[in-house]
Amino acid sequence: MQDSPFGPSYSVLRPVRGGNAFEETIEHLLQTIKLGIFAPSEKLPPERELAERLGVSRATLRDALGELQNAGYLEVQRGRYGGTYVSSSAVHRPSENRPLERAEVEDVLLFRGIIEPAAAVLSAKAALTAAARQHLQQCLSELMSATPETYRPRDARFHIAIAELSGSPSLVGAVAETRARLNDLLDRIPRLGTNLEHANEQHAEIAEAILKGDAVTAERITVEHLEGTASLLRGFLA
Amino acid sequence: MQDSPFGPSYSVLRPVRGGNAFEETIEHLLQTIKLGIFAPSEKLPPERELAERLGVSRATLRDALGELQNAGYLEVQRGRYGGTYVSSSAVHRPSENRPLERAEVEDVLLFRGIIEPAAAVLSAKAALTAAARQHLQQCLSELMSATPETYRPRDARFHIAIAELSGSPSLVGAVAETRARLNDLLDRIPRLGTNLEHANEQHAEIAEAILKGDAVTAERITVEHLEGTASLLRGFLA
DNA sequence: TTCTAAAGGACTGTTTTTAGTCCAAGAGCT
DNA sequence: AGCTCTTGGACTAAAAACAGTCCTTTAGAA
Repeated sequence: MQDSPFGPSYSVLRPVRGGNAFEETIEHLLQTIKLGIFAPSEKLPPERELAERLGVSRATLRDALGELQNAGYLEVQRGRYGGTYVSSSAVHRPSENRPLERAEVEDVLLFRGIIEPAAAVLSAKAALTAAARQHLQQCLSELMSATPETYRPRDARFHIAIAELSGSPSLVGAVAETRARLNDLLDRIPRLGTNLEHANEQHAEIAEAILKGDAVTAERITVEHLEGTASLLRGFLA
Repeated sequence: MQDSPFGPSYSVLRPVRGGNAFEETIEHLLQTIKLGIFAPSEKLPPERELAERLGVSRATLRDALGELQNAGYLEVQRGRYGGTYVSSSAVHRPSENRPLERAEVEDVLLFRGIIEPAAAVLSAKAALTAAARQHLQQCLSELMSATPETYRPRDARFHIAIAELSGSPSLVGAVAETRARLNDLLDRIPRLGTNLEHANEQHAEIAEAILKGDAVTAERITVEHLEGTASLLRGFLA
C-alpha cells in the first residue's frame, strides 16, 4: 500500500509503540530533564514509584537510569534519604548534526502555533488559585534569571506551566511533547546569541496578561513570541 | 510523590507505553475501524505490511487480528487476492457501561475545541489540490448519505479529512486520537435520535467554506458544530 | 549505640515479543 | 491442467520485559 496523500491509513497507521521499552524510557527521562521538569540537583522519585508511573518494570527503568548515569546526566546516592539526582551540570547539548527536515520543522511550528496560544487564552480565562498564580510567577522569575546555558529548560518549563494553568491534561501533554520536538530541532542548529532580553520581556508580558485575565493580550503576545523561534529555525532551512 | 497539582512531574511522568503490545494493537485496530479509516467491506493491508506499519511483530499482529476476527469485526480470506476484511456488519457498539467521568469529558471537549477549529481554519487557508478537494467532497457525500448506524465512523472520517487538508501530520494525529476518545465517551451514553439533519447542514457549510477558502466561516461553523456534541455529553454528567 | 525504614542493587524464573522460516490456500494466467 | 505468486497460517529459538524476592547501604530516631 503506497502512502497516497489521502485515502485510508495515511497517518493513522503509525507505529503503536516508539521502540523498545528500554530506549523509550531513556528518551522519556532525557526529555523530562531537557524540558526542565526535573531541574539540575533535583531528586527524582524513587525507582519503584517512577517505574510504576512510567508503566515499565523496575528492571527496565534501572537499565535506563544506569545508562543516563554513566552518560553523566544523573547521580545516585544509596541509603535512606538517598536517591537519584539530576547532575547539576546536566545541560549537555549532544550537538546532533542531522540536518533539519523542512516537513518536520513546519509541522512542529504549525502545531505549536495552535496549542500554545490556545493554552495562553485558556489560562487567562481560567479562575486561578493562589497556588497556581504563585507557580507561574515562580517559573517566570527562574526564567528571568537564567543564563544562556540554563535558558532552554526553564523556557520550556514556563510554557508548560502556562498549559498547566489551563487545567487540561491533554493540552499539557501536547505542549510538553511539542516542546520536546522543538528542543530536538534547536539542538541541531548552532546556538547564536538569541535575544534573551526581548524574549523575556514577552514572557513577562504574557504572565502579566494571564494573571490579569486579559486573554486577548496573552494570545497576541504569545503569537508574537513564537514568531521569534519560528523565523530562527526557518532561517536554517534555506 | 503525591500528585501536587503544580510542580514537577504532574502530567509529564505518564506511562511510556499503553499496555502490552497485544492489547495496544487490538485497541489501535479497533479505533481505525471506529474512526472509519477502514470502512466496512474494505480490505486491510497484508499482515506483513500492516505489522511493519504498526511497529509490531507479525505474530503479535496476528494474535490481535485473531481476537478481532472472532469478535466479529474482521473476516479473513486465504489465498492469493485474499486478505483481511472489515465485517460489513462491524459497527457494534459494545455498550460499555462505565459512567462518564467529568474530568475526561471536559478534557476531551476542550482539547477538541482547540484543534478542530484550527484544522478548519488551516485547511481553508491552504492551497488545495484537485485531489484534496475531491477527497473532502467524497467524505462529505458519504457522510450525507449515512444511516444512524453508519453515521459515527463517517462523521469521524470527515473531520479527520479536514485535518488532512491542513497538511500537518501532528494535527491529523491529534484530531484522530481525540476523536477516538470522544467516540469512547459517546459509546457510554444511550443513543438518542441526534439531529443528523442539522449536523449535516453544518458539515456541508464547513466543507463549502473550506473549498471557498473562507477561513472565518469555516471556523465559526466548526465551533457551532462542536457545541452540539458538547452539550449532548454534558447533559449526561448532571 | 542500636534500631529502623527508605532507598538503590542484584538475582531468578516466567511471560511476552520478536525475527525468521516454512507450509497451505487459491485466484488468475499460460 | 498446471504454474505461479500473493496471501494467511503455523512453528521455533532467541531476546526483551516482567513480577517477585532478597540484599546492601545509610540517615535519623530511640
